[in-house]
Amino acid sequence: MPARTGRPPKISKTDILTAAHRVIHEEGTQALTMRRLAREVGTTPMALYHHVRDKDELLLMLLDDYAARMPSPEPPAGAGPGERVVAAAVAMREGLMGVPWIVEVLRADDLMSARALWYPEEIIDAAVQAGLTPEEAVDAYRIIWHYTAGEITARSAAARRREDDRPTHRSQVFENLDATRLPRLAALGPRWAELTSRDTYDKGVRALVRGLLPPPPP
Amino acid sequence: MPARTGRPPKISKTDILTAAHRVIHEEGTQALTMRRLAREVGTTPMALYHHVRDKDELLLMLLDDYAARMPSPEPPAGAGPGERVVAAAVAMREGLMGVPWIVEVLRADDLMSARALWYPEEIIDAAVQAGLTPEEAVDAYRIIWHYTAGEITARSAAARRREDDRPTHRSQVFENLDATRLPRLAALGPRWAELTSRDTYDKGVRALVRGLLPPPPP
DNA sequence: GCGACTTTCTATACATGTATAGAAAGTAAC
DNA sequence: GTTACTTTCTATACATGTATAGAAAGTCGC
Repeated sequence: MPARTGRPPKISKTDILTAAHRVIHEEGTQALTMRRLAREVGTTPMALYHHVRDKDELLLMLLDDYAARMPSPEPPAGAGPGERVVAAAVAMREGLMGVPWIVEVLRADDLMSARALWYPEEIIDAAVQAGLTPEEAVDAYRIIWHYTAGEITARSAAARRREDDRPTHRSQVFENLDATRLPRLAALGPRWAELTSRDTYDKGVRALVRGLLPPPPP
Repeated sequence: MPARTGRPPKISKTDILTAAHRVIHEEGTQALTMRRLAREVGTTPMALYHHVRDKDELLLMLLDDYAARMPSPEPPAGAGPGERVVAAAVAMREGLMGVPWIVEVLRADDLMSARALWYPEEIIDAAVQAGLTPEEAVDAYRIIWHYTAGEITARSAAARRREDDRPTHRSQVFENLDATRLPRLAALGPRWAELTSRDTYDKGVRALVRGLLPPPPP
């Protein structure tokens, strides 16, 4: 490995990531701006862009670090493939929910970070074990992933909406329901808010597993 | 209705929405900035903020207009409840995919616009018809919605990634796969890109319907 | 040591969403 | 009319991500 040419770097990708972690940990995710980060590592904002393509990629790398610490629990002993898929999906979602800025990243890529590949691996493996072809297993994983990403996004949007208590556009909609054209929704009416605040993630994954995997032998 | 007090408005919400539609139609979604919009209706940017809380709300209202034109196809004649759910979900997704800036809005709310309420109504009604309680039917709708939102987001992220052909972070990940810890993924290897470009939305909805609704009578 | 080349860093600039302060233009009370 | 009040609009300012141009600081061939 010969010495590199060019002006020697003052900062490294690692410096940036370390500082980013520190800022987020101490002051929360909204404090993480490129300018702030630059100050933190003692350089100018644009210097960061030689180590990182853009802020999205930075967040992706941060996610990677977080993912390395995400648990990869053993599947419950003696569980069938279906239960393994459910367990992996639930763990994956739980891990991601702990990352506060996850929503910005979910838009950026449809597969997770390198160090979280344990989850797809486990899901795909269990699906194959259940009798799917590898191709079908990949489909199954992607479907579960889309569901998971959508659920997390919606959940965090709902949380933000609760913070600033804007009259939620939605409540207005539900005031003026035309009971003739939309009888079901009108009947639900005021209960909608309560009903849609329930956590139905598990229910959804289980439904997907039931619908995607062949039924287990009796 | 007495005359209103205060300085009389120069512009109306309708003016704004009309101009916004025109800009998007003629120059695409990235041309729609608050400054541009202000120029278009002949006022200053900040004046818009008296008619619209922020850009997100503006997009939400735009979506509402689009949604009014989204088709609400008759369910296939003689179809069971399951088929009705699938048909509605597919139509909903198709309608939303036609809205180019849909991704910005999907983060903002977890129920769709007022004039697209036909879709949840149809899905919930079919689910009740299939034998679910109203509460379960709402759960089912929300689960389908999360899946749909996640799928659309991922799809549009993938499309953007193809435009600028950045080496996708993902491809790098798949180069350095540890075949011992991640045998399934390693085996898939180069086929991953091809496999994950397939459209599996239908498959997913059908699986959800199978998993959520009671089996139809034979 | 010197010029070419490469990599990293700095300075400056721009577009964007939006906060804030206050001016403008009307109605209502007297 | 004058004053108070309300609504809408204008001017200005700021933080943010990032583009662009070029300066700085090294290595390499000679």
